[in-house]
Amino acid sequence: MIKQKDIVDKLRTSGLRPTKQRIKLADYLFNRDKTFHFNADKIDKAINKKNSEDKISLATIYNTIHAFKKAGHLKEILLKEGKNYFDTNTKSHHHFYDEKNNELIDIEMNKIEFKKYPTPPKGKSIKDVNVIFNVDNDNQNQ
Amino acid sequence: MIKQKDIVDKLRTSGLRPTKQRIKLADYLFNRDKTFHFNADKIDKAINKKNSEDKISLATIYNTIHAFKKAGHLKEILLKEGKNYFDTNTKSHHHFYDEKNNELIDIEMNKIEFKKYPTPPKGKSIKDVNVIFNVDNDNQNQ
DNA sequence: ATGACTGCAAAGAATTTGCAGCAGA
DNA sequence: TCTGCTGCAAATTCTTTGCAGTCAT
Repeated sequence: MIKQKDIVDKLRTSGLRPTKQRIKLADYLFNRDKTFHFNADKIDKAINKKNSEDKISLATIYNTIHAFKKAGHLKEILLKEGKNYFDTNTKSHHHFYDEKNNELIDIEMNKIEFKKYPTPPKGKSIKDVNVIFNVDNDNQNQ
Repeated sequence: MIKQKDIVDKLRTSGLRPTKQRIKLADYLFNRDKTFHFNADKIDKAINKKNSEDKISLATIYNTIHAFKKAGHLKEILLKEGKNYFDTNTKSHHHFYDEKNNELIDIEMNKIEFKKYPTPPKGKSIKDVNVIFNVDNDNQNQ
């Protein structure tokens, strides 16, 4: 259990004013044992459920999530919902992704081999594997 | 070079009527040597550039892409644009993703090891790796 | 006090849907 | 002819933005 003071410190250290809204969100997001996956809507529903006071506007939720992400407290995940992107190569394969140039390059299946596979959650089995190597130009500073 | 007839056959086999629009799109998408990555907007711009006749409406482009995907001629790719999804775990790690239940489960970094790494495109270097194992319930028929 | 933050509502971007008219079988 | 398909426009969904009022420092 993280103390209120720690949350305030975390915000301050990140150059973020510890406002009521940010504290509440930080507490909700980071004060847990396990990793938490979410999107803006999930937070909105959780924080702004009917009989809760101190509701936080959606715009602020978005602002805050982005601020937290910029500060390195959150990571964005690759999922396929939303903006659709398609591939005419329907064989199982992987990709290099260059975010800066928005470039996607195929990797043939046999170019990658796993030495160690994770065990899937019980009751489930692996259907497909998708590997994305994020790449960057060599001369990129950072 | 695929012949017109083959395209028509491909559509017919998939239970899709070979309409003028679908033939044009199929020709554009599949009549190439290399894999092609795209989204609806890219197709719209390419097919409907100003002096082209037989323009195809965006709605039809979407319909057709989805029809092709359902028929197994296209694959959807995981990218991070669009609907944002975040993770409070900022350490590098991977995921199991259960599309049916929209469930995301973390995989610790050390549960996965590569035996063979691909060589990045020249001038670029690998910055980050993201592995997503798509999982499904065991008793799923299909 | 002053600059940053919040929240509303409006704008935007991407995708989907309803439906009348058209076209492939 | 008879469904399925197309294309328009309207509707939806998700996210961002502008700006006036509020709050942290």
